[in-house]
Amino acid sequence: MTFGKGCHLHLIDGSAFIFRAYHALPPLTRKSDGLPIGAVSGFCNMLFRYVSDDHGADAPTHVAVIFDKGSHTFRNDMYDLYKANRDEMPEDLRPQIPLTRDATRAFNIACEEMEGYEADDIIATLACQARDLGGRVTIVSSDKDLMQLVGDGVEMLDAMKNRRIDVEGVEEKFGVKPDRVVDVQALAGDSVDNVPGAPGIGIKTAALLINEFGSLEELLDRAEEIKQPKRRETLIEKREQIELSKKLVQLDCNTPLEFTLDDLEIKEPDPDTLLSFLTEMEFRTLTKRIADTLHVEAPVIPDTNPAGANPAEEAPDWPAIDPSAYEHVQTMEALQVWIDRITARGYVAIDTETTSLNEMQAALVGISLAVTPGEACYIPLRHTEGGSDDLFSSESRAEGQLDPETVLTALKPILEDDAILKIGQNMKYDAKIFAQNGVRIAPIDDTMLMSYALNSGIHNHGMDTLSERYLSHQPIPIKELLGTGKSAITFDKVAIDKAVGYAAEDADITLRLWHIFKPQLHTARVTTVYETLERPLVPVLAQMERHGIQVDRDTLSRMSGKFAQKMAQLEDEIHTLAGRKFNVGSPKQLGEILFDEMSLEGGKKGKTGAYATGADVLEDLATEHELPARILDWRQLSKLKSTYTDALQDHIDPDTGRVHTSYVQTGASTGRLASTDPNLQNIPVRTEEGRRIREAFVAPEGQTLLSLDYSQIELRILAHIADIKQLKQAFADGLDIHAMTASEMFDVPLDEMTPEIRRRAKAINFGVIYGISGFGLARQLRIPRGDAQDFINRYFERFPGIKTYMDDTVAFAKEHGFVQTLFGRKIHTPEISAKGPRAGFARRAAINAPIQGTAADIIRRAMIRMPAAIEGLPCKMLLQVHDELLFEVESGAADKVITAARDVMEGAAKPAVHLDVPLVVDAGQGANWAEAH
DNA sequence: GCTATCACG
DNA sequence: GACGTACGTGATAGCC
Repeated sequence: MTFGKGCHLHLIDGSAFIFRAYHALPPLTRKSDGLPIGAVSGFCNMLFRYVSDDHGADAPTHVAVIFDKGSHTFRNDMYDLYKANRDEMPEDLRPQIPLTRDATRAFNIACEEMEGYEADDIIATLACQARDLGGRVTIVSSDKDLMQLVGDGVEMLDAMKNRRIDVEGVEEKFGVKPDRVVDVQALAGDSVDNVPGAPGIGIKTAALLINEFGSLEELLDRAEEIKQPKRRETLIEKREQIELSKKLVQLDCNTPLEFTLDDLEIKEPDPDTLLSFLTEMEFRTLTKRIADTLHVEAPVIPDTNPAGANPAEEAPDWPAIDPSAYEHVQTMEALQVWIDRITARGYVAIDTETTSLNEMQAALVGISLAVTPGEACYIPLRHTEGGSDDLFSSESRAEGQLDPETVLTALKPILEDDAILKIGQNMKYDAKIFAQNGVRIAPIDDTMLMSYALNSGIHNHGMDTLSERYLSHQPIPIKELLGTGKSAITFDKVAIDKAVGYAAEDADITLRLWHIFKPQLHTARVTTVYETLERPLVPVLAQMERHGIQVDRDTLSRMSGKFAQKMAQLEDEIHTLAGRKFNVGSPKQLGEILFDEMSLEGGKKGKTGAYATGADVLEDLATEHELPARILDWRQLSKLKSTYTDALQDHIDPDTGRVHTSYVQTGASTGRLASTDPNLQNIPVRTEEGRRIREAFVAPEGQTLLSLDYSQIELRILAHIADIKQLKQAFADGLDIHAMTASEMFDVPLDEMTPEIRRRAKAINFGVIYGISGFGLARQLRIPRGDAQDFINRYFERFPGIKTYMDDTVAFAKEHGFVQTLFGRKIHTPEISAKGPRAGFARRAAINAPIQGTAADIIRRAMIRMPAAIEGLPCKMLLQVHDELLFEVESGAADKVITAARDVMEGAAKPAVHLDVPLVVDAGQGANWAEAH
């Protein structure tokens, strides 16, 4: 087939694949001889995924992987500093480079490189040729240097985000059409490639200039016309450097290639060649997977090092995951066989299927079990059939099911047996379902929590993520069974034969993950974190969620009514002020009114091209005009109504009359909990109007709500970790910490302290916890940036331990790839050595994580100990809000509970950690949350 | 499904 | 006048 119209060439940027694979994976080595092969393994996985992906209308007819060769190219002859600031290639990556070529050839994909040219030039040449012949081109890369090629049938594909980049995408990035991208790059330069560009000009400014003058050449010729003196001088003086920069970024479409497009036609891989390469690399999982895909038998890879288990090694030698191999249990005899196997084994992976994600509403539909990888079963209990779409047709119980009560009675002894470990993924869910069926499941292990203890900050911990990452297997998507949107069905309507494969697969996957994670907990030294901070929290949270909190619907409904009235009034005022009607809730329309129609100052467009109309912007405008102030009022009411007084009513459970939130234990990388459906950790409190929403959270008749919260816990932890003498003393003396800071910084005696000075010190105290910057503090305090920087400098002078802590923490993160809390929780910081603005984010997150995380660990310890501490008292723990615990108690016992709970909370760090500062807990009580807080 | 906005600690 | 910037979350509305 000759390349031409109708053909579609895919060009894969090989180096990008390699580096992504290298950084995404732990340093795997080949078992037999220790050869580093992590990057090759990742590369093969990515390549395999890419070729087996259904690209739909963008499917390739021709494909090639393009690599860089050598480090000296014709660009170095023009400019010897080109790419001079690149880091050396990591030691363990270098030997893997030739193997990635072998891998590409093993997949029977064309693999091209050329001495003296960069991969980008080969890509450019091929793209030009293909385009000139009327074909389409997809460049698989997100490298901005390649964006100049886009257009005329050439597009890019960011394989990571699975996003295609077309002409518009390029314009978004560079502010100009692709054919002017090199002009912009020539001006802006590139610190990564060490392209000098024009000093002081970045992409934004460059795009502005190029769009004004049409081209770089025109701009340089007419540089005298530029108004800004500095910019004008730069362009005149640095002309040569800019022209050189353009040559450096301009890709060469005339690379002398020794092959033609026709050589790149897609070919099927030869199973023998491919499998022998994979076998040689000892990729057990991938070999099996690819053998399956090619419908040939997988070669056996000898286990050459059975004793010295390599924890980072790939999945062990298990049978492939095969949903059709699982057992459908439909007799008591068959169930008994499973019960016997479980009892003999001492552990079982378990998963429940239900009618709803909301555990309070969910009915148990079936149970799956696994004891050995590859062997799992599903016990359907409440599947229905018939029914269809007709409202009146009757649904009946499906065939092939055991009686739910009988099965639960048979399984209960196992589920509650202290000697049998129950393994699940997100066991809190299953524990709640079983609790509803009168079963108290224990003891447990939870693969989601293991993953969280091991890898917080690296990836999320859902089953799909874990399965793909650690088993290279994509589980059956639930939507294949249930459908999506309005037509989605519940699990009880799924045909049993389909349900078996899906449900048992989950148990199988969970069991495999458990086998992988269990030894890793020890080698990563997070067993204690998992066993003392994660696992024991599961039953505590399950209890709190099941109990819920009473919310008064009438109170909310009355508030909604009032808010609606006020909003209508405000809307009229706003329309009058604006001179026309518009949707007040649309930031886009509002921006146009404020900045285009009314021509107010300070309109700034964001990356989407819309004006920013956030509260900070509107507050600044409010001094000039009344409209922004009314908008702010309206927004506040709208938020309160839609998110709280309206939505909360929908969350009141019809059976219990209470609101049952769900805590996500693995939601926040720092160890904090997250609360969803509804989020009860962001109920308003800062404004008077908002705070009244808390009046709807009430105690039942004869009971009282108690709120206990840690006072300044993060600052106390900072004082301890950074070892700040003055702060520790102030906490020991029970002083006003912000006033103390202010006094120390601004040399004002405590008795002469003004609220303004104290306010500034408070902002700095919080800023420090967040990894302060002059810019951030300036914005917070609305003071000039220089002044803010002066404050910070003075703070560091007075409390030198803070600076040391920050520097040490960042250095630790750079060395180890994670930071730690006082209790050993690891928070990984994969971006810490990134380039550009991301580095700043990662740096601040690394500084904040040990502080926020230690506070999170402390309140978790308190929560875990709380049930025993309040046992026998007529009281329930209801909610956690990061540094606050909310209880419901029979009114007479309130003081007793406060004493008991406060003891637990104030002593929660001990005995594992002895803090140099006291932990202090404030308590309040009342008929509702507003009063208690 | 993404973005802007805003609620909390 | 290079860039973008305080940390961690979740829910809602508008808009494509």
